[in-house]
Amino acid sequence: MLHRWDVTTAEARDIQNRLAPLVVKEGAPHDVRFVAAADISVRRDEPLARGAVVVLSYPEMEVIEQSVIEAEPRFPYVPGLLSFREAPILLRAFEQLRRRPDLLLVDGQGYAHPRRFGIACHLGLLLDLPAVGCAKSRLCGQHVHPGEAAGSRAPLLDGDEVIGSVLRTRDGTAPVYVSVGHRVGLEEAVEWVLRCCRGHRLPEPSRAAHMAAGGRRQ
DNA sequence: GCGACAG
DNA sequence: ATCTTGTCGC
Repeated sequence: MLHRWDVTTAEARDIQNRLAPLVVKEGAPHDVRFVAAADISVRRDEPLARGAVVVLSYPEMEVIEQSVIEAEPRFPYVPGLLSFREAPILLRAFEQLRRRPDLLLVDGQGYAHPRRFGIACHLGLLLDLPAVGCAKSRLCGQHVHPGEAAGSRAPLLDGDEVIGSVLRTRDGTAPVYVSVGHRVGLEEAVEWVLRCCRGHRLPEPSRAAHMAAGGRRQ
């Protein structure tokens, strides 16, 4: 392990600043046969959260394997520090996985983060897997509205820097926020999200992980 | 000081 | 994230 998880919010930010330079912001996963997604659900009045990692075949997009685990969150939800709440649980779910995926989709930001180290970067780096961040809403950055047609996109900007892509994955629905996680370039990340969306707003692996974690429909 | 703020 | 009913549209 590169660092501890029982840290203060100040220590968590230090860790993010230290690890951010290690993220590989380019690359194209090749010979992709298995795409995984990870998600967590915490229900009100329940002490345990449920984390799930689901592996789907590509391009069939059929569930091949899933790992579900229950654990008590040890860190509060703090914007910008999501991985310190969710990653320890998701990493345990990954340990139970038989098959190592070729690509990981994460429900949250990657590079599109105040310190350029969202949960997709964190998981991708610790697991040394190609990873993509695909969030349902914005954490930071500015953008114009992407075109209305599926496939339309607008750059997510922090000043002059492009930190992600605001991507319309389906006509008539809100766009998703795609950013680099690890070892996958932004354009490739957008392409993989589109390839995994089968008529829904979110990629199939993300939907499967959300369901496996016990989350409600979108 | 004020507003914003992944899940 | 979660809580919650009905409702609109393919």
